Amino acid sequence: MNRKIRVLLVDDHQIIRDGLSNMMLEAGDIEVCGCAADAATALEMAGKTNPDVVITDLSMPGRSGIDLIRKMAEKFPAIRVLVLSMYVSEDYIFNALKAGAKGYLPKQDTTKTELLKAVRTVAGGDEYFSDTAAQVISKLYSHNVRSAGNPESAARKANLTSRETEILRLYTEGLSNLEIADRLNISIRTVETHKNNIMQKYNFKSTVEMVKFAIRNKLGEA
Amino acid sequence: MNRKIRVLLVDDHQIIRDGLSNMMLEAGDIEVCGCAADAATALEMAGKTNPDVVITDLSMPGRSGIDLIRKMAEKFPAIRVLVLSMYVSEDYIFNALKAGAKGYLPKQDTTKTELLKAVRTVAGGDEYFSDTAAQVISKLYSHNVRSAGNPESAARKANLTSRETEILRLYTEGLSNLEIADRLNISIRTVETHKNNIMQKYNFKSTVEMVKFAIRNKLGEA
DNA sequence: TTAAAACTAAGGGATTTACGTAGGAAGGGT
DNA sequence: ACCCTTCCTACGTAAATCCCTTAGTTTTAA
Repeated sequence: MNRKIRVLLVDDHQIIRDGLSNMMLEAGDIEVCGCAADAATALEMAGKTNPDVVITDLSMPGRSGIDLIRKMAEKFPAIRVLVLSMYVSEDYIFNALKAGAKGYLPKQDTTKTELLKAVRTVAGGDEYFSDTAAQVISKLYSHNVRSAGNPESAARKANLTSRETEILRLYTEGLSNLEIADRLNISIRTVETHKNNIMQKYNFKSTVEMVKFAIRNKLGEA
Repeated sequence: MNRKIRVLLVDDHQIIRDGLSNMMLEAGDIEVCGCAADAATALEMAGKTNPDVVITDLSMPGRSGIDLIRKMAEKFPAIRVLVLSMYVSEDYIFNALKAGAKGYLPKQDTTKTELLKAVRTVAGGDEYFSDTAAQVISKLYSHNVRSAGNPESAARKANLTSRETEILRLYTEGLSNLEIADRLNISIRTVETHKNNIMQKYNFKSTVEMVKFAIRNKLGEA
């Protein structure tokens, strides 16, 4: 009944893309909306194909996968990035997390079942980490390495100006453009402009998407 | 900086309304948008004055306070009801909770400080219960008395038809009227009408409010 | 001090929503 | 059979928002 989960696959090996693609198709509730072999293509595809989840490797030609995650989180905050990597070192996991990844799976020991479960989990808005990744993360937590603020919210809030943030919050209260304008004693045109800028910065496709983002990032009331 | 919390006071004793009103005014961040001495007036005022929180007694002339809570939750799900009652029996607390109350304070031993804290808490979307009320509630929980479904969601979902629920879910996905119409192969006019009906049933004042409601009630994604 | 970023505002047509009204089908009850 | 209610469907007009562009003013950072 529900809409299928749209997945964008990013990996520089064709055979892996095909293998993953196949798995997704078999799952039934998942749909592969695109594949990319490098970060630039991935970002382009993300804008065009509107995926729910991006599954990406970290080692790719050109810019690093971490960079891709960061850009993805900035430009398309509604998309959840799931890392499927051969690396299991603290460094990679930590950086992926900091860049905004919503899940981390090592290629070494991730089963098809687990991958599908992870896709569904992150698509549902939660995070998913393999046992090994989770261990690393908890170690990082206990060492307070992430103390300098939540990586995700930092990455996601960074681009908004204070005025934009304020206006976004008013949208989450359910106010109309005119009501916001009156509240702030500015022209409705200005409000529209600010909103437009917010929508563009994050590639939101609708007001609802924008509001959901704000709520997730605690900018407004739940 | 933030907008004041709007409170509607419901109690059949003038002196109590005045006393409470005074307390709210002193608080600075709270605003009394209206008072009512009975359930009917309270409901009318709720529709007109758009409060964030309703503070109500349970014993009132005419219909019971429990009934008021239920109606309030149905017609204005965005409004949080805080019960301030002389009763501390299981029965009253349980029924108030089942009807959709977001907080419960006994008149006997609630201080001004605690009342203000409770108002701010429920206004912020959380629940607030006095220690005595909380004890009763936990007892009820442990006895599994509330096992027959979450009272709030039951009360709040009841009025929507299946078609309306379906459409509401699509709104939470960020789809426009036209997109929903295409998805369901019906006219955009029909979608608009359904949405209108949803908005009227719950007295939503904006699409955003509707979507937030749906998310809170797990009708759509977070 | 100069360039960049942020805030403000507007034009103006295209698109989307809001809102009151209304017909037809299905189901229940008498 | 008949009425009554609920639900799903749909339209017309008025209002609001979207979208893309341009641009003046202020604030901030280099």
